[in-house]
Amino acid sequence: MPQERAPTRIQIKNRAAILEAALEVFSAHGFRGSTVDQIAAAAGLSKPNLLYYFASKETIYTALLERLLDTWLDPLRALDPGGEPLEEILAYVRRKLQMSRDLPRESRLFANEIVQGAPRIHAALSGDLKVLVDEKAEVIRDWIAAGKLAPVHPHHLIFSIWSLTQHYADFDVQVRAVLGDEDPFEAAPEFVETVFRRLLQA
Amino acid sequence: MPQERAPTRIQIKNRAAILEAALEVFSAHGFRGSTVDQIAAAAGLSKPNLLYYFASKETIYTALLERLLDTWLDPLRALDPGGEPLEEILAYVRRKLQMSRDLPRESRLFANEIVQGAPRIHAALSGDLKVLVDEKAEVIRDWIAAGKLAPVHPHHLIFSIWSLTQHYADFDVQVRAVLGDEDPFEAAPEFVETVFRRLLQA
DNA sequence: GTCTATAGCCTGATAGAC
DNA sequence: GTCTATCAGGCTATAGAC
Repeated sequence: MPQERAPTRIQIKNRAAILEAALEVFSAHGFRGSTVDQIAAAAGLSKPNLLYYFASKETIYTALLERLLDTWLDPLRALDPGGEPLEEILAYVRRKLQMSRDLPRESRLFANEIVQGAPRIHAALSGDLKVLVDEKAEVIRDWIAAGKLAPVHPHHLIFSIWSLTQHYADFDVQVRAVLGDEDPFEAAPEFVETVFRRLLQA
Repeated sequence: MPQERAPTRIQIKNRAAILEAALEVFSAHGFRGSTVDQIAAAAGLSKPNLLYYFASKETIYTALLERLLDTWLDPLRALDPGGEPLEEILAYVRRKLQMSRDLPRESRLFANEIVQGAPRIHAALSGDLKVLVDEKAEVIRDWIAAGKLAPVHPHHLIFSIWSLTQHYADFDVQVRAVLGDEDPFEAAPEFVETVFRRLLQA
């Protein structure tokens, strides 16, 4: 195990390379479908050398999930109770869609995990995630009560934002297979904005 | 291999039990994450006996996918060009949401497959599926041109119906973790109907 | 048709030289 | 810190008795 105190430049570089490789492999094949060999090859290391940095396949996976969860929830955290309601929601939608376009592997990593029952991240869902969502749902409820947004179920509104935007990352192959040559992200921004504008306009 | 000509009662029963067990296991763990032992146990058969009915793990999986794909697309096929536009779309949405509630394993089976790049079903996506979606998108386009629906991108409208409804099956654990005690399907029907009503009302 | 036993491969992890 | 070699366990699939 590398010393905790003073990570050398090469340690920092290798750990980063391993996590990047792990994201690439785990997001494409899920935990069980990925092999340590694949990750080592993608990181440009031998298998034992990779296991010098992370004790096990499981350790890499959970380190990756933890590291990315914060990034993943930042757009929702940024929802400002003091902002203009409809614009705040639409800005959130735009950030989420942008993440589906720019960070599709991260989206698919969580999708894989959750579709299979979230065995390694369930605590975070009913813990931090629930707290954050409940808090923002309350904000939305207040906006509706103040007549700033059309009435909708706040929690389901948030689910709908997740599903609509992440669909473009998680089901990317299907979307592209159906659209043919057309780039999904050509029409998607205007479409999703229209959905939520028409849904919420007071 | 069982004879193709005259499947006995016991053969029919065992093949059905195997496919039911395979749906249970594959939908929960994906192809790679499932073992033949698990499926055999769930079907109440020994592993070699299971492999007497299906030549390999792969064979079971593809048989299952083929068998379910038709069922899965039926709601879209039922979209009637001669019906009342908004009601046709809303009926489709309702059927899809009902399938997420009643057949969540089927939804997760496809979700697992597609998130991982659809390695075993890609041909069907850019083949039959694309043809069907293109055809129905044309119907929607006509409805919009006739002023019966508010203008939206037809393909993305279909994607949004898929994502919103299937989210409740595919991300079930997350939805329930966030909602706590509240049953997702209590508010979901009215919510999704509201989304598409406000989006499409001319 | 169904079983027990096992072949043979793949994979996660470790030993030990350098 | 990094490698080659290898072990131990789990997995798909088959052999062969009943």
